Amino acid sequence: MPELPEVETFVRGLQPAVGRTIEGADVLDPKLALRPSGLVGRKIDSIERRGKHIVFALDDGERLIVHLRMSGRLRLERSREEIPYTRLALRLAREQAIYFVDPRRLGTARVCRDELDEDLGVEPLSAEFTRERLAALIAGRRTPIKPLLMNQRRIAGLGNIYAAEALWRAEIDPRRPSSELAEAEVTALHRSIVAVLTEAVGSLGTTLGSSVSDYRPTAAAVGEFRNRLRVYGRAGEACERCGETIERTVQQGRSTCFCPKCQT
DNA sequence: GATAATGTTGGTCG
DNA sequence: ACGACCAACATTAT
Repeated sequence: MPELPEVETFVRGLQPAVGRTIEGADVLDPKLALRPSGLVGRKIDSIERRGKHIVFALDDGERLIVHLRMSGRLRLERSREEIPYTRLALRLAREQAIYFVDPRRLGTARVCRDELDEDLGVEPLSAEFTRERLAALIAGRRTPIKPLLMNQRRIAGLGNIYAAEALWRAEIDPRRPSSELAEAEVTALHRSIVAVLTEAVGSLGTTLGSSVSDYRPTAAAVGEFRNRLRVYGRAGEACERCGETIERTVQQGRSTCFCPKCQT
């Protein structure tokens, strides 16, 4: 469910919990293999995003690292008796709690001391993500460009939605072998990635549905980027740039939507 | 019932 | 080492 903009939105929503102490921890899903004793009594020193990971730095030097995978949500809310599909609740004072809600239960949460997310690639919204950096990641690789963009060891945070949207903006066919992109295309792709992620963060991410398993930045609001999707989920509709019908194909087991006329 | 879903990992086979 | 392809994980929605 969440890619970089959605995770970033969750992290921003959690900031009021920084500096506060975890007074109780309910590990409701044994699959998480978390011990409440490692969490209770700890003060939260910071909550940050790295790629699609959410990192809570605790005051004893440990870190709680959460990954939401497909259907996870992580929000600071008023304590309630029951939120469906809650796998973990971190209770704070003032009747607030951080809820990890995850219907499909594919998400992960672990406590560890090391800072290694070391397999993660460059942050696409950092100053390090330059056009040249992208060119270096692409150089010499014949793998299709869209799966390359989704590889977290190269760029950390792009997923199926925003990879497809960036390629539409850059007018590049997602099936193109990466190393065949021209200089100007790499430049356009770099700009498109930064633009689409920046806009999506500003829109609080993308909410696709209204069921319990759908992303919402807060209990009340929805992510508004859905209105700006140009290809994702639009197979069969007209391309807003050229009018051609958007097509859907499958790459590495994931659906890819693209315009066969203006993405070349 | 079949299919697909915002993600990742681990395996196989070339 | 690289890349392509699958299965698996688990559950909901259409």
